[in-house]
Amino acid sequence: MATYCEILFPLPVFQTFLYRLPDELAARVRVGSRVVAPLGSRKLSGYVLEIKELSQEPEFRVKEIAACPEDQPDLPGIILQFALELSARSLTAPGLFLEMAEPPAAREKPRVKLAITEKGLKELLSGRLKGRRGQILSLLADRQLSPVYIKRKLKVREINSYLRSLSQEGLVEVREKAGKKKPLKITPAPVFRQLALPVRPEGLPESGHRLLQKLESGEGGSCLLTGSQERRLEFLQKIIEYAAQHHGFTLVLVPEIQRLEKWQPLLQSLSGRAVVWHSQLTDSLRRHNWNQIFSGRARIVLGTRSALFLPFQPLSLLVVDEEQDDLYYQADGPAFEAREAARIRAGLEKSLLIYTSDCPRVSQFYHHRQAGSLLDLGREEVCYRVDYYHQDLGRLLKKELKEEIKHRLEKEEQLLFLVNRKGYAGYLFCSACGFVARCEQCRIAMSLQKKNGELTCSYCGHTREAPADCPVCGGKLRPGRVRGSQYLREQLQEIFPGKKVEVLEEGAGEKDSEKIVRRVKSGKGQLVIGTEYALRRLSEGRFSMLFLVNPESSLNLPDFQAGERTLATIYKALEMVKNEDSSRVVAVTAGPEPELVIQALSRNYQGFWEKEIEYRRLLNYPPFSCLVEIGLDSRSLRTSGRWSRLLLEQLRLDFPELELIGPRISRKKWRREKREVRLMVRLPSEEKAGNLLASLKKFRQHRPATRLWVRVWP
DNA sequence: AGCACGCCGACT
DNA sequence: GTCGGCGTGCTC
Repeated sequence: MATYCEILFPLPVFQTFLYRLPDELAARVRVGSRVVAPLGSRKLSGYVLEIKELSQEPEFRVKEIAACPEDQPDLPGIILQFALELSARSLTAPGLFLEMAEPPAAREKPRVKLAITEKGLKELLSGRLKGRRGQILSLLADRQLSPVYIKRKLKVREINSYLRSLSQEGLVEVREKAGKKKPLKITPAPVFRQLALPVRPEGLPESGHRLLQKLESGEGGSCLLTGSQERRLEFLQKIIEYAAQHHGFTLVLVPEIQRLEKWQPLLQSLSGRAVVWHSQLTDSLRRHNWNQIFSGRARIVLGTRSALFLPFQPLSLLVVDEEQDDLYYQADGPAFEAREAARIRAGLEKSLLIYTSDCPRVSQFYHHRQAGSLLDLGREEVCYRVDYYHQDLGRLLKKELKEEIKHRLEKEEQLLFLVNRKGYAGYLFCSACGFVARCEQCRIAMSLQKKNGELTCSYCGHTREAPADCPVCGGKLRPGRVRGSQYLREQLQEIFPGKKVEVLEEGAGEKDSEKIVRRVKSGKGQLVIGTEYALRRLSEGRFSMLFLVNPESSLNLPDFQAGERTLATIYKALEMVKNEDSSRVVAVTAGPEPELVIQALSRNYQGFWEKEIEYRRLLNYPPFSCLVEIGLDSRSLRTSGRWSRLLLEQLRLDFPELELIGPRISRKKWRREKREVRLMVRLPSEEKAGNLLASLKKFRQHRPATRLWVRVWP
């Protein structure tokens, strides 16, 4: 009989590794402990998943755990379970999730610098070294460099093998610049005691009291909170302050760092007891906040999706704010859906889970309505006026609205023009036969760039030269009436000379964008053109006039979520408007405005939802079916193509009723790797998605080199 | 992931 | 010959 441990390493592999636990470590090592163990030729730290006795040695050679550094508390069992469950749902290796749960100190890697030795210098001067090894040495001739710099400079994939051989021969020296590694203060887990009878907050509606009862019962459960932003914030603040009195931890998730701004009042009113957590924290603040949380001094954490992995316990309240925001899906790095992860973590700890949004996803609304867990706080009437125009944008600005805009500019007011096209015109068409230039892949109209006469697909990013004549009838091609940011800028500059027109859109570079944002904040930028990207960067309630330029055009995207996405964009744009009588919203559409645009502008979510749910029922989209997107990528397109065919074969065998939709085109333009194949699959229900995941896991067993990911739309 | 190993084309 | 690039498979 000997004691063994199953270890999970932070690697993109799905297996655990078995090690013998030496007697001298037996007293210290527990499930969740961080241990160091030999793996191949390396020594890696991993986490203990299981400790067990085995009466006989396994068939493979088992190594021994090397050490158990006492530099961090054990990961709680719930975090281990969380990582495993999330891995099963996302097909991301569980160890990568555990890595996200590590305390700051474990993640700060020592900085390594390389220096040339005397011997290396001699060797370099002798001129005997050629190729990569010579290049590396001559780079190091006059200064010390980091391995990453050399790797980028020389564009090699695997730098370590060269460095190892060079350092073995004594030609270079590896100097570890040990950071000032202050060990983390490890404090015992906080105890939550009820000191006095909890005081219920005042002015809470009946539904709020029911939520508090749920919180007190400790049985968990979830709900969807809708209504205006102000009302939701006020409501949540009361619930959170109440929870902080005597319950465990509260975690409030926001979709992006920028969105923490509106929670500042809560942070201030709970000063010291609430901290923020996201990827942009400085090392020292990260350490400070971690210590605050783990000593129990701070019990409220406001953060982005990475905060879900903080290993504090018990989590009694979990809020997912702005649940409609797609940034909750993490596509790069370990891929996972944070809204689903929130459900998993809340389920494991029986915490109360509150999703909140002004314009929730259609499926989410449906599920909570069915479950009776919908909580609508309503909204105040808005003061501003909304008008619709159907004429040409240029004409509109030059004639009808010129005087009004001029007047507003004189009063130093700020105006925002929201466009959803970056180029000059939204499309190129033939006035004779009605032909429209479309993207071959996505089948949607491509927008025209005036500068270089190129057509760009705003959906997949594909670019090609614009044809001069109509390929169907040979007639002249003309720019269409859906206008882009280039066109608008030209017009505004012409009509209001001497006024600077700011354009805030993706792809301008972070420095320039930052400058524009600052100018707008200072009140200097008065005429602002922006795409959806601008809505994430600008702060709310600044503008006295908002132009929605062709908000209807995104409805044509080949995407079942086009409706709810368009609605969410308009809702967000409306938050930019100053809520005053003199404010005005202008919607400019190419034809008569679609019903959805009217519903969005009057914030008639109910009306939108009823229409949309009918449409989804008819076309059998979620929530009436479950869509699963499967991505496959590897280093070459040929291999991912071959594997995708193999995968499809297996899926057809396992699921005869399976319906293939697509292939779907990648919407993410920043997703550089083109060697990815995507499949979209329809299943009758979410339960079936579980079986599909099992089948995908089976597939991955014999193809571990491919990156496989899934995204489920219930 | 990182590392070893083996295959293959290019170049002293 | 042998150097370096790249694909493949393994790590208890």
